[in-house]
This record gives sequence, structure tokens and C-alpha cells, in this order.
Amino acid sequence: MEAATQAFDGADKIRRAAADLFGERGFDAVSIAHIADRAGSSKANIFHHFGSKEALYFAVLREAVDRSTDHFRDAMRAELDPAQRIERAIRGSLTVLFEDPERARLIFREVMESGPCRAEALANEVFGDDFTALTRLFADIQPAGETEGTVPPSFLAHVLLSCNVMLFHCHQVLRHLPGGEYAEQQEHYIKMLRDVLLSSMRAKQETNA
Amino acid sequence: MEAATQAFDGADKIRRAAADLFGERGFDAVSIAHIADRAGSSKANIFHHFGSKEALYFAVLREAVDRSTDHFRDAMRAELDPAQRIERAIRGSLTVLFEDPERARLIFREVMESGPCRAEALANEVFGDDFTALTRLFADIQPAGETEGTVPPSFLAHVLLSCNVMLFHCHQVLRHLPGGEYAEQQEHYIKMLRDVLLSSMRAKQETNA
DNA sequence: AATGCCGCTGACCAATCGATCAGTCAGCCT
DNA sequence: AGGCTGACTGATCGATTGGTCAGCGGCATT
Repeated sequence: MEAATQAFDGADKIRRAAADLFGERGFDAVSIAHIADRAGSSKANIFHHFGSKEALYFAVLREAVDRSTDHFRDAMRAELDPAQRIERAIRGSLTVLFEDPERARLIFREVMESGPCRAEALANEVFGDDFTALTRLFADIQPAGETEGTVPPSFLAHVLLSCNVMLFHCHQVLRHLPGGEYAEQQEHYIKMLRDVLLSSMRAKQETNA
Repeated sequence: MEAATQAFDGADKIRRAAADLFGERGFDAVSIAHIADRAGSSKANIFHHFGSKEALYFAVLREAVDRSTDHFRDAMRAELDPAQRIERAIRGSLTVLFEDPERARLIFREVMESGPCRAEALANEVFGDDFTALTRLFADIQPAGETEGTVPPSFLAHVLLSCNVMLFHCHQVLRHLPGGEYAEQQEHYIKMLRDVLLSSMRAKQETNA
């Protein structure tokens, strides 16, 4: 029965429950019993499908990463004027974060905690493509011939992603800060960040020491 | 004996061991036994001094927060030209993060995980003053009379803090990204972020929808 | 009908968790 | 000397942890 979807089989229900719980509370704060309970399954069944808690965590992480990059890539294909393309990139990145918060938290925790060993693998195999795409967007928009003495595109990508990630993780705190109303007005936030990025691209650099 | 400092008493050794471990691995991944071991004390003694694991965590957190705000406040007193004052603010915030990484991680985890309930308290009692000070710095620098239609100072504070926090937490990943060399050249990074902030202040806003 | 496989389970394991306990020891006040 | 306080400890508690195992029932194949 339930022939319509095989995506609702036991292993997948476990994966989704684990993704939610790991995202909310982190690896150590979540027990196999919790996951089994939320998935409507048994502890033993989790080990039957995934072998260990760590293996389940990695399975969930890999799925989250794959899904995120797909969303992100869709978000910036349009060929519009610079301001609109930047807006689109900001909104796209923001959408990736907010439409699946648990998974976003999962990934960021991994980035935070990864030592030098796993960091390089994460950079190459996980975030490299998206960061490169975003960098290229800024490089394309930059007025031709004016690439000397300006803020490099990769740094603008850093600014965009940093502001978005910070807004995502801290908006509950930001909205209570004096002048932090932007944390609740997403469209307003997007326009302000767009202006910051645009003006940074156009201005010539301060060159004093 | 050891009359020079009473800061080396048992409770303080426990606090410092706990700060290191909680910062490295988070609340749930650290056990009382670990802390007692690192502090050269006993499990029971920790409960004698702090009552519970949660109480110890809060004690550590409060101390970390107090120390951070002190450092941050020192970092931007100078009265220089705008570019130098911004540079100073960036470097100050960066110093707070990197000179005591465990404590910085501790605080950021708290911000990430705090639900709506504790978020307001954190904003008012912990980060409010620093954020306000930073916002005022940008407001002061802004060319007088040109405050209309520009990016508001509080958003520039958001940009500054976001970029620094991201650099701090993710620099192991960032340095392996294409164009991410800035993650290892702190002075270069500071100058680029300064340029972004300066040009954002000076430019007039895009006003299209 | 008998077979083997697979998704799944309850009972169970040793280890570890946070927390409590009675009790030791050193220093201080009277 | 005697009483008291506070720092400190080893032993131990019940609960929970990640993980194991024998076995159940349904389903397809032979």
C-alpha cells in the first residue's frame, strides 16, 4: 500500500526526523531514542538502516548539502541589470537559508566545528561551486576595465553571504537591537544590502596605508 | 601560599576549564567528568561550587560576555578621520573574536540557539551597548545633512559585525575557497571591509523598487 | 509448502551521564 | 581545646546513552 511514493519508507522518515532534530539541537543533544520516537520507529531500526549515530548524521548532512546547492544554483540564472541581479542573488541565498532552517543550521554547525582537516574538503566539494558562481556574478557586473583598485568580487561574495548568514542565525536578537528593525523587513534588508554591494563596486578604493 | 593571586582558587580553575571545553565542543558534548579532569578537581567539587551543570555554564557565559564588552569598548575611543576610525572598529571587533576564540564561540552559540524568549534579554543586556556604540560611530562619521536616503548606520554595523563573525567562524573554510586568500591576510581584509563601509556611506541610494 | 530475505521490534548490554551522599581535612573564631 | 564553616573527595545513585542480538511477520521465489 501507499504505492504513490516510496519516499515515505522507514529509512526516509528516520532521515527527516534526524534532520529536524540535529538541526534544532546539534549532534550531541539528540539521542537515538528521540529520533526513533519522532520517526515513529524503533531504536534498533535506526541501527539497522544506518549502522551508527555518526553515519546517520553524515547521511543527513550530505542530503542537506546537496539540496542547498540545488536551490542556490536556481536562484541566479536571470540576465537583468546589475541591481536586479544582486537583489536576486541576495534573495536566493536568503531563501535557501530560511525555507529549510534546520538544514541550514546543520550545515553551518559543520562549518563552524570542522577543524583544518575537514575544512578543505568542505570548501572544495561543498561550497566551492556556489561561492565561485557568486564571485563570477560580481565580476560580470563590474564595469569593464575598472577592475583595478576596487574591492575584489570574492570579497563582495563574502559580504553578501556573511550578512545573510548572520541575519538568519541572529535575527531573533537583531530585531531587539536599537535600529535593528531591518531584521524583520526582508525586502528592506535586501535593498540595503544591495546598495552596500553596488556602491562598493562602483567606488574607487582608499589607497592610503 | 600563592598569596599573589587568589584567582587561582578551585572555583576559578573549574570556570576556566569549563570555558575552554564548552567553547570548543558546546554544552552537551562536554561532561562534568571532563571538566573536573581538566581542572584537576573532582566531579563532586563542581557541584559544590556551582550547583548544577547549567549553572556552571551560565557562570562561564556571563564572565565571557563581560570580558568581551570590556575589550570592545576599549577598541574604539580614538578620534581620527573616518577611514581610520572604521579601521579601528573593524580591528577591535576582530581582536575580541580571535584573542579568546573559545569564549567567542561560546557566546555565538548562545545567540544562535536562543529562542525568542532569551533573545530579547541577550539583545538588551548583552549586545545592546556595543551595537549602539558601533551604530553611533557610523552616524558620527556620516557627512552632516546627508543622512537622507543613505544606508542607515545600524545596518552598517550589521555589515561590519557579520563579516567579522563569519571570518572568525569560517576562516578555515574560506581560505580554501577560490579568491578566499583574504581570510589569511587580516590587514588586507580590514582595508577591504573598510572600503566597503566607506563607499556605502558616501553613495546615494538606488531608489527604484 | 518450504525457503530465504528484509524491514522491523523488544529485551538487553556495558558505559556514561548528571547529581547526591556521607565523610575527611584545613583553617578560623571564641 | 572545642566548635564551626567551607573546600574537597570517593563511592554510589537512578537514568540515559549508543549499540547488540535473537527473533518476528510479510513477501517473493523455488
